[in-house]
Amino acid sequence: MLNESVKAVPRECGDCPIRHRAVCARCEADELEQLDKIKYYRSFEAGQTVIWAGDKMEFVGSVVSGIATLTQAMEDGRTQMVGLLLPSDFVGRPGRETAAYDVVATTDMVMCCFRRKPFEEMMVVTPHIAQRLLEMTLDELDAAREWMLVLGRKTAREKIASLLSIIARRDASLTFGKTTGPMVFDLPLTREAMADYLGLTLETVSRQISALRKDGVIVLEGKRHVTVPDFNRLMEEAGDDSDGGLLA
Amino acid sequence: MLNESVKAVPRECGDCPIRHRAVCARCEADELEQLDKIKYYRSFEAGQTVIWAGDKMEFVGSVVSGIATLTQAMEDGRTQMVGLLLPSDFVGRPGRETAAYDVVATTDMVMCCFRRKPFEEMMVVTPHIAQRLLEMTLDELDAAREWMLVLGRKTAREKIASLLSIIARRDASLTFGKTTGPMVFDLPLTREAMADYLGLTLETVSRQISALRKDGVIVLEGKRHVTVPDFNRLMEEAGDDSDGGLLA
DNA sequence: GACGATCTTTGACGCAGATCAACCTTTGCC
DNA sequence: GGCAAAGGTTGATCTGCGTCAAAGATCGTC
Repeated sequence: MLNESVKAVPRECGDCPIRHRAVCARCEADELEQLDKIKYYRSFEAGQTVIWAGDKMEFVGSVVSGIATLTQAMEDGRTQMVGLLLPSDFVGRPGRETAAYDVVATTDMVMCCFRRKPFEEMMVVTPHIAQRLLEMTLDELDAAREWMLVLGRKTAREKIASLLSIIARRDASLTFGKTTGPMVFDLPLTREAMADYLGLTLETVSRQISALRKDGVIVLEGKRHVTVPDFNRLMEEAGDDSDGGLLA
Repeated sequence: MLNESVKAVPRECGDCPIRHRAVCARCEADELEQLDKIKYYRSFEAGQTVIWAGDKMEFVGSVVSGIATLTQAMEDGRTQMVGLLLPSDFVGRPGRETAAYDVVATTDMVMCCFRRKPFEEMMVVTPHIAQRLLEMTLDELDAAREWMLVLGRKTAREKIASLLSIIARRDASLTFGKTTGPMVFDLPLTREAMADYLGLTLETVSRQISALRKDGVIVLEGKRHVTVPDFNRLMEEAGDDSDGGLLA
């Protein structure tokens, strides 16, 4: 494992790519300055566990770059992903001592961390942080509820199409503009991680991706690079006719 | 349909059964007074729809008594419950114009409503409300994530056992104390509503309840009245060994 | 360039839960 | 008391997805 401190990426909040979307989005200059005093960056390699469920949480923070997953496990090994953390998403719950879920970096990842106690104290006196966190939490709750429909009622094919449309939509919102024409993106998850997200087995994921490819809904180059020629077609396959879900 | 105004139940906040658990839990006397000015009570009959998904939301509010469900539907009629609202739970999302889900009263229900705009204005200047709402939203998010594991990875039998243990636990927290001995409660949901909650068909729900009864995990009197002789046994059946989930 | 590790695809088969259908119980209404 | 509506149970059958198994693709390492 590489030395973390070598890979750490300190920077100014002014340059921060998530400055206007993360938990600090509404902070004024003086508030940022305060936050700056309790913040530090940490880097994680792909596959590395950030926190184990049940561990004491020393910090909370934001994903700056890369992707992490929130996962819940049963004693017999069955696992269900319960969150997909993208840049600007918040990790940890203020007021909670121990982590409720495993957090794992699925790509190389950088986090902007705050020591938990000082952060909690700051939240009390800085309404801008609490306001933004409320907004973000409400968005996550909507996403979770959208996901409950996928898990509870959709077929394997619809589940895959739903996941692809979510990833496609997110990529489009970053590479912004371009509402017409084919969408192109890379899958940030392995087949197994997709299966954990969708409540399927990895074999079923593989089969349904092959089926969508055969039917021309998607075009694959290699195993990860996806082109969606007709987004509306993908939405139909997902069972979301003509108006999309809310997932982050 | 009965006249709503007849069934409305105006009362003082001081007498309110959810005073210390709802969104107003942390409010001081003067803040309550302000809330009082924008609040009104509404009653709903069992089966009545409170809001349709897509409708403009004129109010937000708290469930005072009774039970409501949050439901999402696909065009072809498949439905998934995404929330079960119990007394003190909050309905509506500040900052959102239109409802995202159908809200239906499953029992007779009383709500303490606030007109949306004034409530949003008040949230900005009353941190106690926003703080409490954040806490409640984080709890709901945990519950939703617990539910994602149930929907994605549990068998039909485990799903039923999970739902029963959640209801049993909740009832125990109201009828408080009594951690030993058999637990007794009434199911607040029809078989169909349970199916919508669990991502099953109503036939499967019926069969699995019968199976749990035959195996002595539960005792049924009539169709709704349940006795759980051994809660640990129920937990095992739910796949949650010896330490429970977080669902509200 | 052989080797193992990891990820992925594909096939054969079986089963949990969906579907279709019949019937029972309870409740309310005329 | 008869009848319809709503909720619930149970049986027979079908099927989508899981399970088990084998093998291909890609990569880094010695």
